[in-house]
Amino acid sequence: MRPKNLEKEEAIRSLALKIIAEEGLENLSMQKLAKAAGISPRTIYLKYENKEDLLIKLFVEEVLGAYETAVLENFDEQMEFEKGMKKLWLNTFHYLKNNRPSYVLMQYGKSSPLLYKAFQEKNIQQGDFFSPIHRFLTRHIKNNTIRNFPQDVLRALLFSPLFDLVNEYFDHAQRPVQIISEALVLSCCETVIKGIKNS
Amino acid sequence: MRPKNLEKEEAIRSLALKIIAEEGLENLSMQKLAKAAGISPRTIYLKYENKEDLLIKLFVEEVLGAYETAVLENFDEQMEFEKGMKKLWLNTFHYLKNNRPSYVLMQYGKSSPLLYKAFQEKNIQQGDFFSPIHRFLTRHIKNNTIRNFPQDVLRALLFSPLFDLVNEYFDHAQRPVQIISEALVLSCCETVIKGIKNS
DNA sequence: TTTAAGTAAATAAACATTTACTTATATTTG
DNA sequence: CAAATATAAGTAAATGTTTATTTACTTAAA
Repeated sequence: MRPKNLEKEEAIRSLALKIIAEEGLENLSMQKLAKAAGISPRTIYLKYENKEDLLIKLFVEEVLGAYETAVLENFDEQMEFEKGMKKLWLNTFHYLKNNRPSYVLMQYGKSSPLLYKAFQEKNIQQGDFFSPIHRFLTRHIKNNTIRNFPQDVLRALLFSPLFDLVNEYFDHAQRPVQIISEALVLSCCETVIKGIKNS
Repeated sequence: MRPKNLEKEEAIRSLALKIIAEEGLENLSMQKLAKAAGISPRTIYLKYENKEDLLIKLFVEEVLGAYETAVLENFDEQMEFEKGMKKLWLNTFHYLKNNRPSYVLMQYGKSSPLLYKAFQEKNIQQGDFFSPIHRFLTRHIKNNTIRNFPQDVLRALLFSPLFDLVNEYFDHAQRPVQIISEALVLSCCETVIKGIKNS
């Protein structure tokens, strides 16, 4: 039996993300992807049932999965609040700034009904997506370290500015001066922490 | 000369937004849109040069324009910081929660290269998009009311949580209980204000 | 009567997916 | 141990559909 060429599978994934990042989700076609990867369209269908299946697997496994791993690296839910937050912020910042295609597809996940649905289903199936963060926040609410808000609200308050900063980072990457530095990110993180902390 | 039917133009705009919100930008086609509006595809081309032109005008004029108007209603850049922020937050919240299709297309504006480019070009052409907010923030930095960050960074810190809250609002609209109330939004706004204020 | 607004149907290109075939190699067989 | 075989991996080209856009015509009212 002829063995499968793993490089081709990798090419499919990475080029699909590249096309989406450069030309948009609405401009990704199976034939364009096959051509970019130097393979026959049929080869994509050996691994993926159809286009929808490809997009969802790309989003859930390649993007969300890798993102979760990167964000939680060296994070411990028992950490002190400020230390934990800074770890999460820096992990997210470093991962996303080095993986723009993943960032772009994550952004599409907030717009595209197909991807949005896939994200919610993953959450329901596997319990909470970022459960260590969930427990970290729950503990600090109980400890009275931070204000008491529902989890989803807390995430909006604590992490959404970071995503906008990553976006600014990419914007400035095409300009003469990059203003979004690690120091600035940490400074913003401190601002967010100051807002949510009790006392 | 036969007069143009304004209802048809309105139908094109509102149905395009509706299709995008329900099925995604990637599933909007000119023929589908024409069918939904009960008109010939040609009629769309009387008003718009091509699909790209339609999407950009929809985004810039219909969505961003109306959004800017709604957000700045009864806002005065001379307002005290807390009062101004709360006004901006409530205006945004009320407008978006009643205009989900606009919210969805705005989200697409953060992913789709086509729309993203259109947004940046509008900003460059017309100077700053939300200039009263720009001046409001600049003044409060000078007054030492708030921490000194670049404008784009400041916007990430001050307004991005609100967009996530609107998203949560729509999520909860399909569930038994709506947890995102005006009171909660104001409470989140206060949290953000507390973080950014000096002292 | 003029003319832009509008239509139905056509066009050509691009699309997702399939058909019919070829290739490479792990395993079996002589 | 080498030739034969089986078989999934892979290809090129075709399928039928949908796409954006246009052509050729009709309609309404100033």
